[in-house]
Amino acid sequence: MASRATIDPDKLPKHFDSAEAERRWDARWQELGVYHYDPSRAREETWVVDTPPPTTSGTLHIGHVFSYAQPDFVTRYQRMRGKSIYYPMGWDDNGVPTERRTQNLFHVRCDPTLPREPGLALEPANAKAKSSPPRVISRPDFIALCARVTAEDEKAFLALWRRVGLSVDWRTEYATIDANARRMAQLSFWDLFHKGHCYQSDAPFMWDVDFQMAVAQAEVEDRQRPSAYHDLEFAVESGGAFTISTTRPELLGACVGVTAHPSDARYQGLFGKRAITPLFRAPVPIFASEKADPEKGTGILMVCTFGDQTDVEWWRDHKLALRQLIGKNGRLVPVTFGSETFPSQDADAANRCYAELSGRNLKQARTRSVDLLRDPANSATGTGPPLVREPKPIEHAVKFYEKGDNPLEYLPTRQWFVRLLDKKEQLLAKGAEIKWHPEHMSKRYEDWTRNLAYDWCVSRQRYFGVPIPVWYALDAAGKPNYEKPIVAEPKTLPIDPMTDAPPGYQEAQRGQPGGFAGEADVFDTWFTSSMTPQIASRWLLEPERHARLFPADLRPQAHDIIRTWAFYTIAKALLHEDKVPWRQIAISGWILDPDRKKMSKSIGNTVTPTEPIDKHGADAVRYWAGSARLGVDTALDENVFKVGKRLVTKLFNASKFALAQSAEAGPIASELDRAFVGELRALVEDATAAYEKLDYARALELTESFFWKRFTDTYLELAKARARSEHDAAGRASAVATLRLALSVLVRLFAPVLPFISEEIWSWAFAQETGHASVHSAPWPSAADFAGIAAPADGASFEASVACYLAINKAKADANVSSGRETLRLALAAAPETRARLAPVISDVLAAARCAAHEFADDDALAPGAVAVRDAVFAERAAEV
RNA sequence: GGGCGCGUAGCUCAGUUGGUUAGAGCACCUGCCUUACAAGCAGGGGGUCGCAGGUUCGAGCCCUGCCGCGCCCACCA
Repeated sequence: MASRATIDPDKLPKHFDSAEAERRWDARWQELGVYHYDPSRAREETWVVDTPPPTTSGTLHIGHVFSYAQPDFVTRYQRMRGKSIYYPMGWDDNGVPTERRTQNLFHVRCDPTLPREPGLALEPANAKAKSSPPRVISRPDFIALCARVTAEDEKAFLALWRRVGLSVDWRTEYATIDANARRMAQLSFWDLFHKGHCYQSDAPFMWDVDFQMAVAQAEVEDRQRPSAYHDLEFAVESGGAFTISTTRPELLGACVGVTAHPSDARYQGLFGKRAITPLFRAPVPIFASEKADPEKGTGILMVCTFGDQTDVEWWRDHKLALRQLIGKNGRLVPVTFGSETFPSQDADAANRCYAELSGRNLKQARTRSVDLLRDPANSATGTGPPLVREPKPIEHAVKFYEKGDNPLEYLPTRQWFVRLLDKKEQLLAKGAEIKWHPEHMSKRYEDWTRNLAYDWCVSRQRYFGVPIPVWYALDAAGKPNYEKPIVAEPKTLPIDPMTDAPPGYQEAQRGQPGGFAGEADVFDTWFTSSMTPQIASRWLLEPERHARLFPADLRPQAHDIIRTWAFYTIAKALLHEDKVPWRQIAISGWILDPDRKKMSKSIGNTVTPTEPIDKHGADAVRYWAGSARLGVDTALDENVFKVGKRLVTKLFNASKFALAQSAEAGPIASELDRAFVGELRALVEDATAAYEKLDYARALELTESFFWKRFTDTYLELAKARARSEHDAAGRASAVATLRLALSVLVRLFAPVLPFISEEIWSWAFAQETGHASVHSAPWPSAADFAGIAAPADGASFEASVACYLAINKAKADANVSSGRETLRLALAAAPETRARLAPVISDVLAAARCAAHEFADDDALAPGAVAVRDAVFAERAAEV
């Protein structure tokens, strides 16, 4: 594109005020609609980003800018490539973190049995208020409060995203709790239910006693915890005794069996007999099981309902009794020994013991149990204390809910599940269809999928979430029929079964015999988040739109949520439509503090994003994000911000200078210019290839390096004099045209990473000239920019002129003379080929070196391309202006 | 215990299918106000590429083993 416009540098600001430019351009972009999605374009011309909805209740830190800027780079590139961009932003506000934050902020608790209090107006609680018991409020009031809290959090995120220039189409903003997201999650359930992928189960499952809810495998983590082996003596009903080893003596009352390995010689005689437990004198079957490890403990152990996952399996496989001792709140429930459920051969003794434990939490119950076990009176054998030796401390792994403070327990509760275990192969196949960046991250997905041990538990006993859209008919006795749930129909969604009545029922029948009951549980937050591509495409609601936006092109996300967000999203797309949700997934690395520790709120090493942005500018912070490769954890280094800021300043200055050359531009005809353009063309090809591979970091590095080394440090210096020449009109026109072209190309190459300074420069001349009001909707540089420019006579002539120019500069440095000093006498030497190569460009080199006269000798001994300065005399002082 | 990744200059990191003498920025040293930019420019010093073997004409890169760091997963009697 031939450039005509020039600028008056005196009319431009002396310095680039990044904060001012950030405000101005953000407003302008919104006004122009630069980032608006164009729904009229075909799927192939559209680039769809499945943006991660940030957890609004989390702490904002600099890592957010890092991971959200990276997809913005490739998306800006795609936009400049002419794609219609669908780049939404959602807020992940439903779920446990928001509830917890709301509870803390307002010092409230939710009691779903309470009625709504009209006109309830709460204020954030101060420290004094927090010393008194929390205010208990109704479910609708609690939900309203959660919504209020997240609305505030969303504002902070929105402001940050706008400040750092994410090229999001803000008309697409959504929240995972809003009506459309609720509708989509409930539609998802409806579809899965009718396809037979959903089921209810009241089998024992992982339960958090503090949150009092079930959790899925993906939310479970192991933590090393101190514990102890307690060796307890059990009696054998027909006579004799043996010792089991347990870490959970508090569950003795829940013991329903005893087992050892079938080949364990020590216990051969016991199988088929009954054991009598200490404390409670309960008779329990002794059976053989391959799952018992002869090496562990004493090789024989008690099975409780439920101490761990293996207990669940023994209980199920051997049809053992259910003696549920742990309540949903993690305290031992009241039970009576000597009953059918809790048999005992000495009910009075058993109940005396249990009175000491009932109502206590598990930790207290353990301590108390050990006390009781030290008492010989509680022995099942009558031969001394049941605890045969002091507990032996150990460290072992215990399962925790990732947000929980107490170990998970296994409780039989009714939960909704999505069947996944039978679909591992399909899940793996879908994962393999997706292009992972970096590639090795796909391993995380494969390993997780292969090792999946449970179906997906999707019900949560929470309030601020998407309700499970089902009701249960109540029989004449008021008992719910879980076998035949009433699932809400698509056209009615979203609904809340706790406030809406099912079809064919009146609200007055809620809870009445012969009436109905609403499902009180809400979905796991991932049940909604796993639908982000469909929320965007409005799956089932707008089929045409869905066809244009699904599957998405890019899913950006962090690696810690591959097993949750990525996994569930792939699972949903598989179950709903047998498709992949996106073609590519880009995994960002983590930001580590300078000591290489992960930034986290609990460690207290987070850095707020506003400070670096205020100090260095949004472009500089983006530059830092653009310097890091996908998937690579990066230590926060303030120096990189500074380097980014320096680049922005240099771009500002160099652009002012290049555009201030007021001479008329003409055909690019000079050898130096053509050779330089040849290099520029190669840069465009390389940077484009890098962006195609999502390698924005490579593209940035190439562009930046070219900009400094080939443009400002050399080409600009070499062409400067000619651009202002009074004798060589053609050469002048060629130089001016080349400067403009280079600037136009470089600014566009930088635009994805440095949107503000690029736009600023673009606005000076190119916007008007090209008719593209924003650089961000201007075409990405391509062969079209170089059409009509002849190739140089010698592709290496630019390189040769740089070598010659630098050799002269070195001579000046050796002489402690400024580069700007005039060169009075100069004797150069080079191999004959090099000399010949320099002939068409030497005048530019000499002009840059401020040299009027020179000698040039052949020297075969010099390496090809090398130029030696044999003699040089420089002016005593700088020339008068 | 299984898996993945990393280990290159004082620091942060590149190093593209194995190919001259291993790079950048920062930091450091020297010089320079030079008609875009001192928030700048020119020049310079600095590396046993974690260790040990192997393959190859040739290894930072490929193979084997080991050491260290990080992450993911598993491990509840």
